[in-house]
Order: sequence, then C-alpha cells, then structure tokens
Amino acid sequence: MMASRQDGTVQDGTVPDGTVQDGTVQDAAQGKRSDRTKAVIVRAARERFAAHGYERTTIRAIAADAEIDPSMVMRYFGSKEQLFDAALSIDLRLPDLTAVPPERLSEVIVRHFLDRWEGDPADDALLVLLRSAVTNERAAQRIHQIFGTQVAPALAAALGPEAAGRAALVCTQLLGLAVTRYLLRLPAVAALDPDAVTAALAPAVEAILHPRPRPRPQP
Amino acid sequence: MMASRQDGTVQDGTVPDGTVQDGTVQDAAQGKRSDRTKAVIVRAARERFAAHGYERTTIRAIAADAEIDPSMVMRYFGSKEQLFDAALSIDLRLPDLTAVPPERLSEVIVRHFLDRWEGDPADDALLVLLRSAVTNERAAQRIHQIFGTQVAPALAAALGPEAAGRAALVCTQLLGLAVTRYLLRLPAVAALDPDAVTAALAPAVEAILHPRPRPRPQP
DNA sequence: GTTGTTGGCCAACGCCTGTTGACATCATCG
DNA sequence: CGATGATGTCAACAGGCGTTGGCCAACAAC
Repeated sequence: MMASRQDGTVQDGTVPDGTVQDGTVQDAAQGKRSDRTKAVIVRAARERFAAHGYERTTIRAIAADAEIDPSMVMRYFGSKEQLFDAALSIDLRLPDLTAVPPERLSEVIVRHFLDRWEGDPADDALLVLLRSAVTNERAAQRIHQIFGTQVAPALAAALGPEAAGRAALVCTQLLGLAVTRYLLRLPAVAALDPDAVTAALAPAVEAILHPRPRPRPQP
Repeated sequence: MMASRQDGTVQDGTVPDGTVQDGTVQDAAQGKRSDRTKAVIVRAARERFAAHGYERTTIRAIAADAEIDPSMVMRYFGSKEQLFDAALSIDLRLPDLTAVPPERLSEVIVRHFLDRWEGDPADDALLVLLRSAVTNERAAQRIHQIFGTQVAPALAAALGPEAAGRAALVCTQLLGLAVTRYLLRLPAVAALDPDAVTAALAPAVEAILHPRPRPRPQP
C-alpha cells in the first residue's frame, strides 16, 4: 500500500527539495530520477482515470502517455489498484468556515466548490475520484472517508455538531452539481457560468443549512 | 440498432399477446419462445449493468445468469452495446405536474423521484442508466435525451416555458440524491427514511423552483 | 418423409489485459 | 578499474474478453 494520511490525502510524487536521505544533493531542484518518473506516471494516470474511469484505463495506455515501459508502472506501484490509490490523493482545501458570516455561508460553499473543480484545469483528482467511485468500491470508500474527515468536520465547526445530517445533504447537492456539470455535461447545467451557478444554487444550499422552522401548509 | 421510440423508451422483450405475424397462435398467454428468453437475457443484463456498470459487466456473466449460452446473447442482440441499449429502456412515468398546486410541487417531485427509485426493487433501469452514464458516452447521451423529452417538458408545463434552466438545476439536486444514496451509499444519506429525505430536500428544490425575488445582503 | 426454420450448444479465434522475469544500461562508489 | 544497485527495455505468460461459425435437436410445412 501507499503511504497515506488518515484524512485521505496521499503524498504526491514530487519532492519539495533536492536533498536525499543520505544527505547528498542530486542535480538540485529535482529529487531522485525515479521520483520524477513516478510523478510523470501519476500525472498520466490521473488524466486517464479522470477521462475514462478505472476500468477503461489500461496500464499500457498510462505507460505510453508517460513514455515509459508498462513494467515500470508495475515496479513503482505494484499493481493497477495501488497506482489508482496513488492517483486518488485529494485535499479539498476547505477554508475555515467559522470565519464566514452565517448568511454568506452557502454562497461561500458553492463558490469554493466551483473554484476547486474549475480553478486548476490540470488537477483532475476530483474528476478521477467521482468518476471512479460510481463503479469502484475502493473509490467509493475513499469518498466516505473524505466526507467523514474533511467535509463533515468543517461544516460541524460552522453549524454546530448536530449538523452531520445537513452536511450530507449539502454534499448531495454539490455532488449532483458535479455529476451533471462535469460528468454528464448536461447542456443546461454545463453552459452556465460560475456566477450563475452560485446565484442559483446558493439559496438551495441555504434551505438545507438554515431550514425555515415550519412550512405550515395553510396558515 | 434496436427499435427505440423518440423519448428514450425501448420496447421490452415481452410481448403483449401470443399472436404472431402470420396469424398462428402459439402456446397462448406467452409469446414466442425466443421472446421469453430474450426477456430473461435483458433482465439478467439489467441486474449486472446496474450492479457493476457497463465495463465490468461481461456477456458471459449475463449469459450464465440467464442460463444460456453467450452466443445466444450475440444472436439476439448483435453486440454488447446493443444489448445495453435494450437494457436502458426508461420511462420516468412523470405525473401531470399541472394538476399539482404550486406550493406542493417540490414535495411531489422529490417524493415521486424516491418512489420511482425505491418503489419497485426489481426495476434496476434507473440504476443501470446512472451508473453507466458516468463512464459511458452512449448512456450519457441517453440521459440528455430523457431530460430533454421527459423532464424539461413536464416542468415547463407546470412552471412556464422559461423554466428550462431551473429544471436542469432540479435535476442536479435529484441526481445528487441518487448518487449519494444509491450509488455511493453515503451512510448519512442512505440511512434516512424517505419521509426524512422529502422533508429535508423539498425546501431546497423549492428554493430553485420559486426563487425569492432578491436576497439583498444588507437591507 | 423430406425439407426448412427456429432455438440452442460448443469450440474456437483474435485481441487485449495485468503481470512477470530475464536482460541491458548507467551512475555511483569502493 | 570492477562491483553494485538503481533505472529502464523486451518478450512473454496466462487468462479473460467480445465475437464467430459450425453443428445438433426439435418441430412445422410441404
């Protein structure tokens, strides 16, 4: 298995500086060569997994993208499943929601979600995860884990500890947005610009976060 | 290609009565034998596709479930893709929303959606479609089609013709529910009983259908 | 009774898959 | 220099896949 932290994050193949464990400096500003190729492989894997999901992605195709032999992929990652794990590193980078005034909370959440998906087009990790989780049990478990360790705590901090149920429903809405906009690309949803999405969806999220006390059919 | 109607519905393998084209009556109350086995195959295919998605489902496995030779599947349906088409027949059975008083519209929509998913456990068609659409372009197109021919018109009838954008956002919410509850089975969502889901989500749908005129940050 | 059609099984083809192990290359260090 | 371990290539394996074509039994039509 890969080294993975408890919150569902996995270390990327890139290394912060050029120092190696025995103290030697190597080529400067780049880690060992194997780390570089490992990173190339992970990047290629993410693209493939994101575009086609787990099953349709082949190790041979990833290796071709990375311009390397398929057997190297196996040597570095052990198996397709473990490579998949390595490609699944996700950090939602949730902001501190307690600093947000409650009446702007839903807007901030929706906008952050959009930013996270559309801000860095090279970051396919979320796409990988969602596309695969639908058919792959391992990826689904990872989503459970991310929800439990990142989303639920962040919302609980802002709304109080009894918010777990409501946090899940907010997830429902955001994942629905992701599915229709990025996976299915339903034209009516995919065509909206981020501002329009935020404006339209924030009130709905608001209705979950701060439910009106009682709808009362006929007062 | 299979014979398919324009709204995305495909005829089931079952035949309404026992008459055959040349006028002979055959065994009565059941169609031709081939129609029966075709129906068995489609049923098995639906279960497999629903449980594992398109790519992981093999013709051999479907044939084994149907207790028949894999080559028969090919003979009857031509290819795996065409069998998939046959398994994708969907009729959302949307009620006439114009008969619903506007203030109960969101509640009715959410409840109908839950009924449709959970009412008949043997009807896997929706699960097939959603699970596959995430990685299969053909299935995604089918969802586009169903949205355009079934969902959008029904909502437009109730809300007026300018409702297309809002209809899509409602879809976003409902598909989000389906993904978290039936595909990912996020515990916090999957554990809720249908009444709780309706109560929690209807106000959010309401916020889309009848947006408050202006949120006005500081009045 | 012969013929043709229908429903079905069996064995195989060619291809692609994840995976493995033997061999080449190269840098590093004694 | 030679040794050693990391890095990478090549060729192959075994198994599963969708798909094909040939053969057989049952049965209706002539």
